[in-house]
Amino acid sequence: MLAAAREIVAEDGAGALSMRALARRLDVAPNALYSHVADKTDLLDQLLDDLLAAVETDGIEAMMTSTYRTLTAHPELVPLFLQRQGARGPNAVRLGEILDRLLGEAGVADVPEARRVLIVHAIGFAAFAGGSDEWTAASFTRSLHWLLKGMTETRAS
Amino acid sequence: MLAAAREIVAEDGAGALSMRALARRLDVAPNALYSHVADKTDLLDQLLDDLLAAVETDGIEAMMTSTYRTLTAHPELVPLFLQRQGARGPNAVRLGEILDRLLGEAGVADVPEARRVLIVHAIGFAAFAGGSDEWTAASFTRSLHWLLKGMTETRAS
DNA sequence: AGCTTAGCTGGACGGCGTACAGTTGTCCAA
DNA sequence: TTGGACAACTGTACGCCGTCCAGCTAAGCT
Repeated sequence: MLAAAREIVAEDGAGALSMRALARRLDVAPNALYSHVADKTDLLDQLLDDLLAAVETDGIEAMMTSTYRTLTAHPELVPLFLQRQGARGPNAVRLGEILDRLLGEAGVADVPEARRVLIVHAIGFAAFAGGSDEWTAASFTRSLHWLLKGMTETRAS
Repeated sequence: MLAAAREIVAEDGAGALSMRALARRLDVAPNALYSHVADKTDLLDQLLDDLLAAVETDGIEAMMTSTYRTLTAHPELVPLFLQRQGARGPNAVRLGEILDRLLGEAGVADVPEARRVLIVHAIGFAAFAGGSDEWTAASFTRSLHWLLKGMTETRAS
């Protein structure tokens, strides 16, 4: 079911992912989906959290870059991310915890703030990347460095 | 008409802004709206660009902070902003030009990149602010400083 | 007086998410 | 072996949505 949903999104964009379209692809009545999913929101949540399973976690910069790349690899899903203000599933939680630990080890002063800044930055950039523009990756990396530098420099203050 | 649309958004959220709801409030048949607006998208564009008229333009930091505040003052509209990847109307264009000039005067190396970074930052933060959380404003200001510092420091490279 | 045009109406089309009630098939406990 | 629980599904329906078409009316210009 998630696989079919991903196919729809990949082929026709996130806007084409409706319960009815999904049911059509599965050769099933639309309401049959509600035996497997509470809501459309529920479906989207599963879809989004699933994506995050692939994010690498070896270091802060690697983690954020990997998040950014993962999101831009599935541009059609990014609007959903924004709509739901980031994912909330188990993978998202796990990544959050890892990031917190890494930030703490780096001596960042305000860890929750730093986490939120980095997440906003990654998702925001992924959202504006849209197409396959080259400039975005470079801008993302450069501004990520600015942020990281800033948040580690103020560790003493 | 824009006023009525704003009322709906203010009272019941952006999700409640439908052509039909708008028509209902104006005591008019739904299709009558299409004499004044090409699309729902068109309506949203006008709505968004309108918001930007109030943004202050005296300095980069003031500009971005004002943008952030303007957006968070109308949290229900921010999702629309994200959906449409920023506004595209005359006000948005004007602000873009002003920001470019300010960035150039500040000696920033890559002006278009800096502009995009700042816009992503402001809209992204506004999107995640959501409610009236206190932390967000502080985080926004702090990370804005990090970005500004980074982009002006590399003006020589 | 006639023509154009702006602004509207009634009605319709195809789509959406989802609720309710009922059917089927599978599997386990008695 | 039978009975009942339960998961998965269907048919049908409700109330929304954006938008198109054709037609009406009133105001204004020539």
